[in-house]
Amino acid sequence: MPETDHPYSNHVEPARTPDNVIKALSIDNLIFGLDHGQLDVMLIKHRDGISKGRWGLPGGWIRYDENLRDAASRHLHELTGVQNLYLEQLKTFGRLDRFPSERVVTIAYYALVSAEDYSLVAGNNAADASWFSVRELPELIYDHAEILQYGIEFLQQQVRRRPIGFNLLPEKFTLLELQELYEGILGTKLDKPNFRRKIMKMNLLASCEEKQQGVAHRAAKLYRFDELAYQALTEKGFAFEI
Amino acid sequence: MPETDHPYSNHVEPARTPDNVIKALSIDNLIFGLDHGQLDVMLIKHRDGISKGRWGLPGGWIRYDENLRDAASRHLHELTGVQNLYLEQLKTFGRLDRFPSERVVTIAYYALVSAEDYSLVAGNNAADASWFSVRELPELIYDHAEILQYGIEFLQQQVRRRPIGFNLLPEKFTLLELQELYEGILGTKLDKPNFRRKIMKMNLLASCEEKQQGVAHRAAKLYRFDELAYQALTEKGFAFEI
DNA sequence: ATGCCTTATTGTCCTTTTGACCACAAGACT
DNA sequence: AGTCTTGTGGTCAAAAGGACAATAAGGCAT
Repeated sequence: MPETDHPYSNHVEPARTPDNVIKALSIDNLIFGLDHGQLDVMLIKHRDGISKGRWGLPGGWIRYDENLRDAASRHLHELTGVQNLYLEQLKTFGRLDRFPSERVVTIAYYALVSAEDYSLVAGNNAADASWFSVRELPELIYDHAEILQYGIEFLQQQVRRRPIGFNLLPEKFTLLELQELYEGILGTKLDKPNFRRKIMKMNLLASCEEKQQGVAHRAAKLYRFDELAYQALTEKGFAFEI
Repeated sequence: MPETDHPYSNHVEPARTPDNVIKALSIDNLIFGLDHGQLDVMLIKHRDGISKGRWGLPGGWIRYDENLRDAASRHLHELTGVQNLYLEQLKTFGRLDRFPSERVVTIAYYALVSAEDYSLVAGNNAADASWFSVRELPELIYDHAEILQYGIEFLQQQVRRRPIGFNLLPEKFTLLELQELYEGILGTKLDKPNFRRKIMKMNLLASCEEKQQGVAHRAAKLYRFDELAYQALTEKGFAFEI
C-alpha cells in the first residue's frame, strides 16, 4: 500500500513495515460464576506448549474476518459450550513483556454465569477446565492474574450499577436468593428488609404469583426480572444502584 | 513457530497463518477540552490519502515495541504538543467493516485538557487541527463518530465518579469555576450552594488562603485539589460522586 | 392440635442526604 | 451612600438509608 494512499498517512511516524507490525491479537475471557454464594472464575489447564500444566484464562486468537465479540463468543462456546451470554469487553492488555517470545495484545471480555449450570469439560486441547474460587487461585500464566484482578474489581463496580447479576439466577427466584447473589459478588452482608425495599422500589421485578415449594419454613414469593421495565427505565436515564 | 510450542496451542482453532492474522493495530485519541463551559473535542483534517480533506480523531499505528499507552501518548504529543496527561484507555473497536481495504482494530484512549491552554497547530501531515464543540461536529471518517459518541457518554459517567475534571482548571480555582466545569461536561445546571457543600464535604480541596484578584465583585476564595487527601480517601474505598 | 423453629415480610424510628430557595456578606463601581 | 454582582452560610421539607423490632407463614416434632 503506497504511503500516500493510506488513511493514516497524515501522521508523523515511520512507515508500517512488516517488521514493525503486531501480528498477534488474542482474546481472553473472564467467565465468572456464582456457586453457593461464592464468586468463581473459570480456568483451563494447558496441555501442550510452553505453558504445559499451568492454568490460565480461556482464550485464543482473533481471526482476520471475525468481529471481536464474535471471537470471544466463539472461544467461550468452544471451551465451555456456553452461548448467548452477557458478554462485554473489559479492557485491552498489551504490555510489551506480557507474553514471551512475541508481542501479543489481548482483548479481555467477561461474562457472568451460574456456576452450577455448567459442569465443565476440558476442550480439545486443554488438559483440564475447572471453576476456581477467586479467593483460592492457582498461579496463572502470563499477566492473567493481573487481568483477573482488574476484572474482579470491575465486576464489583458494574454489578452495583447494572442489573447483570440477574443472569446468575434461575428465571424464578426469591428475594433472598437475589440478595445472597449480591452478597457473594460484593463480599459483604446486606440487611434483608432494606435490600428488599431497595430492589422493589426499582420496579424491576415482576411477581410470579407463586411460592417456593418444599422448604421447611415459610415459603417466599417468586419473582422474575422484568426485561421490559428495565429497558423502559434505562431510556429514561434510570440509575440502578445497590 | 511450531504449533506445539505455542502457548495457545491448546485451543481448538485453525493455525495462525499469515493470511489469518490482523496486522493493523491503531490508536485513536479522544482529546476533550473544556472551553468557556463548552465541551470540545480535538479533530484533525487529513491532508493526503483516501480521507483527504475529511476530519477524524488524531491517532496512528502502534509500533511493535511500544506499550499501548505510550503509543497513545506519543501520538497525542506529536499532534498537539501535550504531555503528561490523564490518559486512559476507553475501549477497543474492531468491527469488520469499520475500515476500508483492510482489517484494522483500534484502541481508543481519552484525555481531558483545558482547551484554552492549547492552541492547536496542525502536525506534519495534517491539513488542519482544531477544537470542535461536541454539539457541532463535522462528518467524521470511518467509525469515529461512533467512537466519539461512546467516549462522550463514558466521560459523563466517569466525571461523576472520579475527580478527573480538576485537570481542566488552573492550579488555583474558585468553586464557581469548578461548578461551571461540571455544568459544561454534564450539560446541566447545578445549584450553587448545594454544589459547594457537596464538594467541601469530600475534603478534597485545600484552601489557598488567597482570593481572586481584579474581579468587579466580591472576590472568591481560591482552592487547589489536594492530591494526597484524594489518595488517602481512595484507599479507604471512598466514592466520589456528583 | 400445640408449641417450636425458621424464614418471609412489614413496620417503625432515626439519621443522613438531597434539593430548593432565602438571606446576608463582601467588594467594586456609580 | 446606593446598587450591582457574586460569594457564602442558613433553613426546611422531602427523600433515602440504615438499624432493628414485630408480625406472618409454614413445616415439624410432640
